[in-house]
Amino acid sequence: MFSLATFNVNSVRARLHVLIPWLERHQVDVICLQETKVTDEVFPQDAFRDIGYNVAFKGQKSYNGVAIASRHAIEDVAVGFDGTNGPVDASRLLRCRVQGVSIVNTYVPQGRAIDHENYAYKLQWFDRLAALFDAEYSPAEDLVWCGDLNVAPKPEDVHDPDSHRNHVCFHEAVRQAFARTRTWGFEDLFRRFHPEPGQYTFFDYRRRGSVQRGLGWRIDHILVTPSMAHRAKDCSIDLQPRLETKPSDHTVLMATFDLS
DNA sequence: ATGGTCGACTCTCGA
Repeated sequence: MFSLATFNVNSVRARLHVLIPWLERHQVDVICLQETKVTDEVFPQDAFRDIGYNVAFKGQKSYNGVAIASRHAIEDVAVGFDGTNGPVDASRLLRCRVQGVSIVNTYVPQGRAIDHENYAYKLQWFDRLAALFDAEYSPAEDLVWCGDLNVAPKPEDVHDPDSHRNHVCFHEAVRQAFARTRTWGFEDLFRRFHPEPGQYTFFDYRRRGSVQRGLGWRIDHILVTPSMAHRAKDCSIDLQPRLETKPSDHTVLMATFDLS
C-alpha cells in the first residue's frame, strides 16, 4: 500500500509537536506540507530525518513555503512553474517523484478579495498549473496534485454557500478556474469515497467552536489521474490535528492506494 | 455583528 497525506501546517516549526507524533503514528509514505513559513536555511530537517523521513522543501521568511516528506527516496525535485519564478511562486509549488508516482504539492494563493489584484493572480495560477501539467505530465501517468488549493469546488463543500458566494475561496470564477485545471485529467479523490455534504478540511480558528458547529470549508484536496483513482482504497479527513490546543486551521487529508 | 486567533516579526500583515 502507498499512503499520502496533505496538511497546511501554518508554520512547520510551530506545528512539530503535532506533526511529528502524527507521522510516527500513521507512517504515511508521503506527506505534503503547506505554509511552512520558514527559509530553507533553518528548515527543521532533523525532526523529519530522526523519525525516518526524507524531506524536500522550499520556503521564504514569514509567508508561504512548501515541503514534501517521504519514507522513500524523493526524486526529481522541482520548484515553481519554470525558470522564471519569483520567490513567491517557488514557495508555493514543489513537485517530485516517489516510488514512481509523480507528486505536485501546491499552496494556491488565497486571493484576499474578489476585487483585489491577488484574486486575478489566483485565477491565473490555475491556468499556469494546467500549462505545467500539459508540459511536464500526461493524464495517463500516475500523478497526484494535492495541497491547500484555497477553493471549495461545490456548494456542498462550504457551510452556508449563499453567504460566501463572493468569498475568494468559493466565488464562481475561482470554482470555474479550478474546474478547468481539474478537467485536464484529475478526479477529486475525496468525493470518490465520501459523496455526503458537510465534509470539511478547514475550520477558521477565529470563529469560536467552528469545528463543533460545522463552520468549515473543503479547500484541501487530493486530485489524482485515473490510474491512481482506480487503485485508491480510501481518502479521509483526520480531524485530530485540528483538535489540538494550538492547531493549524487545517485538518490532515489522507489517501491510500494499492500500487501492487 | 465586519468581530475572532494564530504565527512571524515588526510593531503589522496575512490567513
